[in-house]
Parts: sequence; structure tokens; C-alpha cells
Amino acid sequence: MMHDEVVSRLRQVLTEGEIAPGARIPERELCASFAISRTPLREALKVLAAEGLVVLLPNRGSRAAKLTQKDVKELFEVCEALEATAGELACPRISDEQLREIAELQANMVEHYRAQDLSSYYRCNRLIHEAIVRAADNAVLAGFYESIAARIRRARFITPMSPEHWALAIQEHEGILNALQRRDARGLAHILRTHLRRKREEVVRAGFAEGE
Amino acid sequence: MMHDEVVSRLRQVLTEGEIAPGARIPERELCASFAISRTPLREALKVLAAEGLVVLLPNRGSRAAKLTQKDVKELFEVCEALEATAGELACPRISDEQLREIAELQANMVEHYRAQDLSSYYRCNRLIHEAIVRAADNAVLAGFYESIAARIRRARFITPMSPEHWALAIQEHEGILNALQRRDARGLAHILRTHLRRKREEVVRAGFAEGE
DNA sequence: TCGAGCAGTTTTGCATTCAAATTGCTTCCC
DNA sequence: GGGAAGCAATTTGAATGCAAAACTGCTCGA
Repeated sequence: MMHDEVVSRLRQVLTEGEIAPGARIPERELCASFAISRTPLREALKVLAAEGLVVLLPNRGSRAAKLTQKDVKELFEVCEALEATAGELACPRISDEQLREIAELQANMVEHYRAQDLSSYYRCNRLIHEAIVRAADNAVLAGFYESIAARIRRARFITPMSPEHWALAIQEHEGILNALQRRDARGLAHILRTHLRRKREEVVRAGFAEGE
Repeated sequence: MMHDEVVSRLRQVLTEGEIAPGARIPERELCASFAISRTPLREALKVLAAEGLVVLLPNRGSRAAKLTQKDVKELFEVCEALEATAGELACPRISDEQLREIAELQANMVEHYRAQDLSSYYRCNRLIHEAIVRAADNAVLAGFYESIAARIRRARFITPMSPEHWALAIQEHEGILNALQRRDARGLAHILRTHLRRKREEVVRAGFAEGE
């Protein structure tokens, strides 16, 4: 298995998998499950520690990072800036093909909303935001976005969504698609900021901070 | 030597030291010079590869990353967004002490400008920008900024500066300090963007892209 | 009964080792 | 003489080994 593959599998385990924030990361088990030795696993742990997903306690192993309230605030602040920038850059750069793809995702997402299928809704939502970032055609931006998104994913997707907020989010997403289609960079940036700020308030209000 | 220390020493070697972009990274030598074995060095290399400072060629070792024109463009785009955000966040958060510190750095910088001491000027310049980012009091933002700054440092500081540009930069810096003192978030963000965009144009015009 | 102290075990971090891949040199053939 | 083939030496990537630190569970004393 290649180095990058270890990193992304480990990232997946941490963000979507079984290891809860704050929990000890079982080196030996993961080595067995990935069928690698400790050396490459530990290399991946250092990379994810630099990303903020893992905390390394000297001589006491590594743990899945917990988000404090301050972390949530900081991550959302930066995420807001990155998404707004992505939107601004995407407007002049997005291809018709990419626009169509997003429109389709949007339609699917609305379907899932109608069916009240939260997890499919979230999947579409995530794909739309990622597609916008991809349309910005900036690898550095995309890398930072991915790193931030990985860290807030749990908070973002575990926070329960009120019916009102959900309806509003759908509405905002229509605005997002609309602005993209009109290539209205400023408008899009503004909606994306609002959209994310609302989500952030919801997450903060839910008191979602895993500790410390 | 601690893990983080290895990473930062290696980063320093790559950004300020002797290893030129595109050059092979001499694992053995660095091990000797840091007095560590290959394992911790390689861990640091993976971390810096994730940051973009190092490229890993499978089975063919690692090299100091070269900046392409596209890299420069992407890095400046994101840096602009981050600095503008830092400025906006710093305005309501900056302490009088921090303001005083920046004002002093600014005065020093002007001195160095008068003396046409480029390297001291650059040092002050860097410290001012770092101080603004610090005043934003956002560790995630600061981390990203550091990572980007490390990658463009060479391009930024090697590009020759015309007298006109230098004078303009000084002027802009006065605007920056002024906006900070007036806590004018929007104004500061705007100046920072302009300031950076000008620098970017200079760097791009100088054709500074190291290859590929 | 509870806590301090200690021995055994586990875990961590790093050095070393080992196999596979790459590089460069030599040789051989045309 | 030029170029390809083959072999040795180096380098890489990962597994293993080892010393030091931390944890566990036990004993002993109050």
C-alpha cells in the first residue's frame, strides 16, 4: 500500500469511522487491519497530526483530536474565507459541464430533502461544496478545504438540523446555484458566507464541542 | 530532538537554507547533520510533502519542490484570501500592545528602507505580516498562513524589487497600519489584498517560477 | 479498607536491518 | 566506435529489534 493511501484510509477511519474523538488510536490494530508495519502507519499519523486530526502525546501515543469550541470557531472562520474565495474564483472558471453536474447534484439533494433522507442529503451537500471548490481550479485551496472539511465533518454532520434550518439551507443552495449560473462572483461569495455562518451558529448552539 | 523540531529545522533548510528547489534532498547528510536516524527524518519529509514543500518520487527519493507559474498563482490567490481574513479578524481583536509592536516594526522597516537595507527590510516586513496574522487569534489561519508563506518565501524575497514598487509598498504599509489603528476591517482587508496582488504581479512578471 | 510503592508487562520512539528498486559502470556484441 | 545488456553498488521503503518510558496489577502497611 502506498503512503498516500495509508494517509487517506487513516483519515477516513478518523472522520467517518469507528475511532471517536479523544479516543486512543490503536497502532497495533491498525497495522494489522491495513496489513502494514508500524513505520508507515506512524508516518501517516505524523501527517495527520500536522493537519490537526490527530494529537500526539509524547511517549503516550496518539489520539483522535477533539474539537474545542475555539477550534470550531476557528475552523468555521477559515472555512468561510476559503469557500467564499472558491466561489469567487469558480465563477469565471467553471465549465458548463461542471455547472450541469452541480445542478444535477442540487436536484438530487432536493429529492433527498423531500424524502427527509438526511444522510443522502449530506452526501449531496458535501459533493456540491466540493464541486464548487474543484471548479475554482486551485489545488492549494482545495487541499486546505479538504483538511478543514475533514476536521469539522463530524461536528457539521452530527449536529441535528431543525426543519426550519433545513428548509433555509435548501433555499440558500438554490441561491448558490443561481449565482453560479449567473457567474455572480460577489453574490456567490456572499451567499456562501451566509450559508456557512448559519451552519456554524447551529453547530455552536448545539454546543457541539467534544471536550477539553 | 523532538519530532516538531525536526520538521521545523527541515523546513528552514528548505526555505532559507542551502537546498535549492528541485534539488535532491540528501537523506544521509541531513541525518548526520541533525544527529538522528532515517526514521524520524523520513517522518518529517512526509509531513513537509503533505505541506507541498517536498515532492516524493516513489523509489527515487525526495526533492525540494519547485514552484511552477500555476503554483505561484494559486499560492498568492489563497494567501490573499488568508491575509485579508486575518486583517478583518485582527481589527476587532488586536490589543494595544500588539498595535504598538506593529507600529514599531513599521518604523524600523521605514528605517531599513531609507538605508536601502533590503534584507532587514524583508525581515521587518515578514514580522509585520506575521504579527497581523497573530493578532487575528486564529490558530488554523496562522497554520495555513505559515505553510503558504514558507512555500512562496523564496519567490517573494528573491524577486528583485523596483524602486517604484518599493516606495509603493512602504506607502501601502502605512495604509495598513493606519487601517489597523482605526480598526477599519474592510479597509484593511482591501489594502492587504491590493498589497499582495501587487507583489504577486511583480513576482509573476519577474518570471519567477523555478521550473517544470 | 484504602493508598503508596514496586515488579512485570506493554507501549512508544528510534535505530538498525533487510529486501526491492534504481543507478551507474563495465563489458560485450554488432 | 556506439549502443545495449548485465552486474555491482547505492538508495529507498518498510519490517524488525531494542532501550526507555508509561501503565497495570499486586503487595504491604497504616
